[in-house]
Parts: sequence; structure tokens; C-alpha cells
Amino acid sequence: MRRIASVIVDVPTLQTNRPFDYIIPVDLIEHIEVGMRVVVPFGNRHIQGFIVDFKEQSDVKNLKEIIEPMDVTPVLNKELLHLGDFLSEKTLCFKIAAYQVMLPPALKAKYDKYLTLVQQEKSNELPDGLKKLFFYQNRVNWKDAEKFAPTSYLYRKAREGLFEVIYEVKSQGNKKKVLYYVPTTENVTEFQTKKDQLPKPLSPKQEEIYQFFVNEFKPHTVKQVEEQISNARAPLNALVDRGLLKKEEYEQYRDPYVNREFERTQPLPLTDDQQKAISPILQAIEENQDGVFLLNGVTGSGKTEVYLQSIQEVLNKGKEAIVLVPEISLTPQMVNRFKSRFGDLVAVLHSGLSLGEKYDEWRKIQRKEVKVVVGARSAIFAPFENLGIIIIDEEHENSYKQEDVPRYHARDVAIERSKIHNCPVVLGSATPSLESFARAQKGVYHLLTMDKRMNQVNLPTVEIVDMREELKSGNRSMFSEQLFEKMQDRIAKKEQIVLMLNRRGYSAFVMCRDCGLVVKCPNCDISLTYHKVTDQLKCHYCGFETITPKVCPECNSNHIRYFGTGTQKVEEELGKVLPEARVIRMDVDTTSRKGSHEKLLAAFGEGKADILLGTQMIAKGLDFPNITLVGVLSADSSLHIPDFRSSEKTFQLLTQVSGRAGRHKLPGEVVIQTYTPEHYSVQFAKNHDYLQFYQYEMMMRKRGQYPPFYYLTLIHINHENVQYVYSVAEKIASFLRSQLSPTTHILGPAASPIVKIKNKYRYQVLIKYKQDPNLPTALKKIIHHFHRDQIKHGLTISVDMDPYSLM
DNA sequence: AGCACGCCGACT
DNA sequence: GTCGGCGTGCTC
Repeated sequence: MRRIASVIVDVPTLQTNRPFDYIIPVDLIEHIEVGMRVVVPFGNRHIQGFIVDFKEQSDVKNLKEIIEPMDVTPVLNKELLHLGDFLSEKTLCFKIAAYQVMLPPALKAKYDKYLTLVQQEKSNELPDGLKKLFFYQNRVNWKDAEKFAPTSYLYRKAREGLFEVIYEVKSQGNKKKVLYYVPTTENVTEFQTKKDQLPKPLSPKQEEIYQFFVNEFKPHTVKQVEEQISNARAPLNALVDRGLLKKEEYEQYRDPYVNREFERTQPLPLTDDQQKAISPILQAIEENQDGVFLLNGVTGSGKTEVYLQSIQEVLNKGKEAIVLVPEISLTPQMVNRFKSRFGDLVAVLHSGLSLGEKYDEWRKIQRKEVKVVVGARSAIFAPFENLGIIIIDEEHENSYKQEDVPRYHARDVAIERSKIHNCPVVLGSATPSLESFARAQKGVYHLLTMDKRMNQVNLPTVEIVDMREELKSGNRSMFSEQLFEKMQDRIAKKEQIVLMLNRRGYSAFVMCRDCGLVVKCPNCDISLTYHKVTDQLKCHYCGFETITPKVCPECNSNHIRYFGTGTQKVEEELGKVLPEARVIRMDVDTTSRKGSHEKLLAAFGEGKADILLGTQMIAKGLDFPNITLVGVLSADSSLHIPDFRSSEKTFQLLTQVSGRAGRHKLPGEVVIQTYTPEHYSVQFAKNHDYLQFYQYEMMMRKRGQYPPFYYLTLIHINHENVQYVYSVAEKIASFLRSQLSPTTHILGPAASPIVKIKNKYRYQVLIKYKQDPNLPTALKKIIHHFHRDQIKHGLTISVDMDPYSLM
């Protein structure tokens, strides 16, 4: 008999990070399973928890009873529970945090529970009261249903498929709300009457806006109004005061592109390269072998077709597939390729979906209505029970590492799952991370190489232009002579151009040209970001906002200027030197609105522009046949970021963006402008020589004792008081030195590159180790030791095993 | 996280 | 004598 349940409660603290036992009430015994969420009494309140185990006996005497289950079927199966433990172990997070991250966020939020009648034909079997409820509505509030039928009946019937239990998110705190101005009347006629009855006539500006609403009698945002009438905010509010309009907040919904028709595609004949690459994968699928394949294929070599045909094989075996793609390339173009091949068997999970939509996709997986999931990082937790393959596209992308708790890497989770399911993992990239390629070299991963493009197209030729020489020869424009000539040529030939301004790590900022002051956040040690729309300066770390100063706060000079991401400036310049060119600009300013990213790309794809100008966001995934020239305006800026991966990132970026040129019939050319042409990242990118880059960079990493030669762990110590932070950091470092192996290097304490965020000083200790069995224990000890200070003094200590950014 | 318990100073 | 400050410890 299952009498007692062990529950991980939703209280994320050190002391509660263990199971608590509860008695299962007799009438719930047959409805409760491991992996379900339950409501339990904890102290004097009711909280959520996950059942992780059943037992006969408990050491605790006065057990309380479970109050009610929250699910009809478990939300975490055995495997996911195991993965949760794996995560909490590997990343040192609380179990509850690990479980939560695996579920769609809708299950975490506050919710209302409803019942819908799935099998309409059986409505006669329902108890009278329920029958009546379902007669008037197709969804019934759970609490109402309980008035007419025993809870256990509802659960049983839900499990049998008569009902479905639906969660609807109640608190939409994390959904985006937008303020609308809404006419206060039912129709236009009343609207006009109401205006005529006003004691005083409207001001001209108010009248103008009023007429705008008469013409389009529906809710509008300030933004919408201001597209036609500038400075509308104040008069809009005046109209609110005068009773003609009211303010209402609506939820922002996204245009769903879901119900679109997809033209079915058939498997394409594979090239020799593809054939060679796919056969060991197919073999692993066939033989239920786990293992990691690193598919190193140059841009345009047809990795996606290899994925598609591997998945087909998996589906033929009746199994399921997970495909991870970086969020940024999760565009309709990408999704279409999977939908077109596998149709309704595909679920898509990405950040653009609302909570409800994400939940719906997740339910499709859970109910086994789909067999393939395409999604960003968290899709790795898709609750499939019969996985046949896991694919991680653009394996080197850092978005696979979650930067807040739990700080997991999707690749590690994928490998853990592949061992459980005995299925292969395929890591695909034209420029694999050094870590992965090194493992492939050592034979830990199987290396599969595709070094030729499909359609017998060659990789584009790359020309490096030394901008110092350009300057010397008197060319002060941002386009070198070579690039400019080629641009003219392409425009004449009606071919398309991609121009990338490499500004990784930069955003718009305000600087005084006289004294060089950059306006910084008063709470954080970081430059404020300029927002053109509102003419404000914002801090990306703490949300501080201020009006852009007109004179320098330091020297009172009025030569205070706004330095953009640079794309606007390039656009202006293009307008001067190539006035006939049609330009689409893609940067944070033009793509901040949801869906605008896709729209701009679609317009470019339809040939509505000659030049696509953008920041590194354009480097990935575009595949348009007419692009024959790629220009990189400044290759250097990502080289000088203080990060041991900056060379790798630069090489990847240059290679990726070069890969946009000449993917189909027309040959491609690339021009890279740089002030450091001799840098190896630039030189190896010129020759598309990943291998050489790899060897050189490995040497650098070895010298610097960085991954993949050493593992890293980064500890952040934050507090308002500098001295206190430093003393804690100092204690941590010396404790570690006493506990860890002598071959382990402990660096610091040192101030973090961003020394202050939200008025808290940040210090860090970096651990480099090859293997150190004592590390997890030592880290846990540190966390325990400073636990008291953490709650008492607002000290925070965070540990990132395998950090991606050292900021 | 929340809340009770408990031990010290200031008050009707 | 009592009220309330918050430091400490527990929650099945």
C-alpha cells in the first residue's frame, strides 16, 4: 500500500531542499502518482510540491495529509525526475528549481482549473448537476464541478478520457500588457453626441485625435496614434479626463503563424558527403546505440537535410526526436523546413509563444500527438518517453547555456538523456566549440565531416581589407574601395548584399566629445544604453532610466553626442554614396517589435531591398539565393572583449556571415574590413579553415589554462559593502585553496569586469581544474557556511559550474 | 519563504 | 509588571 508520499516542496531554500513526508488520504490513494504536483500543508500555509517517492513508513511522527493533487497525470515522469536530480547535482541548484525549469511556465504560475467534456456523446452518463453545468457551458470551473460530484470521480473520469483538465493562467504578471486608449461609448454616434455635450470645445490637438478615433473607432495605443499625430500622449490623457476615452490594459498577443499550410517536401537525394555523414547516425539509431556525433559541415553543406532524414529513420522506428536550435534562428524559415517534412507531427517551442501556447505545445508532446519537437534550449526537457535522436544545431552557440539558475547546458542534458534512451546525439556546426571538437579529436565524440557545399557550389572567396591602409591612402569613408566597387557591381547586376557591422557587446551610448565622459548608471558600473524612441537612457542591469542630458554633467560642454550601434550611420552613408540602393536595416531599434525580425527578413527574401544591413543578428541562418556579396565592416570589435572566447566568437561570426554568400547557383564573395588583418581569427576565417583555427586556438587555450584543457567554475560574491564582499571572497578563496587539489588553480578574489550592479559590488573567484573530486563538496560547504549571512546581510554567493561568460 | 518562539529594552 | 524589537530555527 502506498501510504506515504515524499514531497519536494516549493520553498527554494537550503533547509527545505529535501523531501518532506505526507500521508496520502485514503480516497486519493488511487489517484496519486509519483511526478504529480500536490498541494500540501507546510507550517501554517498551503504550498505546492512534487511527489518524488512513495514509502510505507516514515521516521517523522506527526505526518500531515496531502490536501489535493494538482494534476490528473504526472507532469514529471521518472526520467524527468531523474534529470531534475541530475541538474541539481551538476549545477548545485535546489531540486525545486530543477523541476520547475523542466515544465512549461504556465504550470508554475497561478492558475484556474477547468474541466471540459471531451466525449460529448457520453454527457448522459454525467451526474445531474454536472450535466446541467455542461449544458450551459463547455468548460466548467473545477470548484463548481466538485459541488456536484466527488473529487475522486472527477479524477477517474479525467484519466479515462471523459474530461480534460485545463489550467488557465490567472495572474498574467509575466505576460506583456499594453496600454490602450478606448472610446467610452458603444458606437460613433454616441461618441459624437458625447463630445457635443461637453461644456467646453476640444482644443485643436484634442479635436485632431478625436477625429482619428472617429475614423477608426476602436482601441489604439499611443504608438499607433503617434504614427499619424505626433506628441499625442498629453492630449490623449486630456480626452480621458474629459470622459471621451478611457485607458485599458490588454494583453499583447502574437500573430500566430501556426495554422499555415505547409507544402510537403520529400527527402532530397543526398550528396556523397551527406551520405557518408548520415550512415553512422542511421546505424546508431538502428542499433539503439547512444553516443555523440559531431557533424562538422561547412556553411551550405546541407546539415539540415541530414537532420531531417535521420529523424525520418527515428519516426520509422516509432520513436521521437528533439531538435534544438538557437533562439535567434528559430525563425519561420527554419520551422518551415521541419513542418514541411513532418507536418502535424512537429511541435514548436520558442520564447515568442504566450504561456498558454507553450503549454499547448507541451501538452501535445505529453499526449504523444507529436513526434518531433523543434525548440530553443528548454525544449531539451520535452517529455518524450521513447526518444530516438537528439539534434543540437549550431552547437557552438552560447544560448544553450542558461545563465541563471539552474545554470545548465542543454548539451549536457542531451547527453544524459541519450544514455537513458540509448539514442544518438548529433551536434551540428560549421564552427564547433573548441570543447566539442577536442572531444571529437580524442574520440569521445564521433566526428563527421562535410567539407563541400551542396549543388557543387564553392565556398565564397574572402578578401581581407586593411583599413589602416585605406586611411593612409586618403579613404576616410567606412567603405573600402574594394567593398564599394563590389557593391556597385552587385546593385547593377540586381544581386543582393549583406553588410554586417560587428558590434558585439556594444549598444548605443552617450558620450561627451570634449571630456570623453560616457554616461553611466549610478547604481551599476555600466554605460547607460540610449533609446531613441523615448530619448531616454536606460540601464540594462537595474532598469534605471533618465532623460538624455543636453550638456555634459561633468564639464558642461554641449558637445554631448549619441553614438548608435552604428547601423544608422552606415545607412545614412549608404544613402549618400549609393542613393539608388534600397536598404533594410536590422538592429535592436528596428527589430524590437515582435515579429518585425521575420517581416524584415521576408521583405529582403522577396527582393524588396538590395542591401541587408545589420548587426551580428544577421549572421545566422539566412538562406537567400540572390546574396552574392557579404561585407563585414569592422571585424575587430569582438576581438577586444576581455573574454577568453573572444577569438573563437570572432572566428565563428566571420565564418557564419561569410556563409550567407553564394549558397545556391551564383558564386559568392566576402569582403572583411579590419584594422587587425594579421589576427589569426581573421586569417583563418578568410580561408574557411576551421581546422587550422582550432589548432592555433587550442595552443592559446593551453597556454592560458582555459577550456578545453581545464574546466572552469566561477563564484560570484555580491554585497553593497566593498570591504565586506572582499573579505568574504578572500575567505572563500583561501578555503578553496585549503580544500582543493594542488593542480587546481584558484584565481582571485578579483573585482568582476562589471564591478557594481544594482548598487552591489561584485567580486569573483575563478577555479580552473582538470579534475577535482572535492570541488562539489567544498562548494556546498561554502554555501552552507555563508547561508546565514546571505539571508541576514543580503550577501549573495552564486556558483556557475562551466560559466559561459566571465562577466 | 513565512511564521512562531524567545530573550532583552522601554512603556502604559 | 507588559508590549514589541528582531535574532534563531522549523516546517513532514
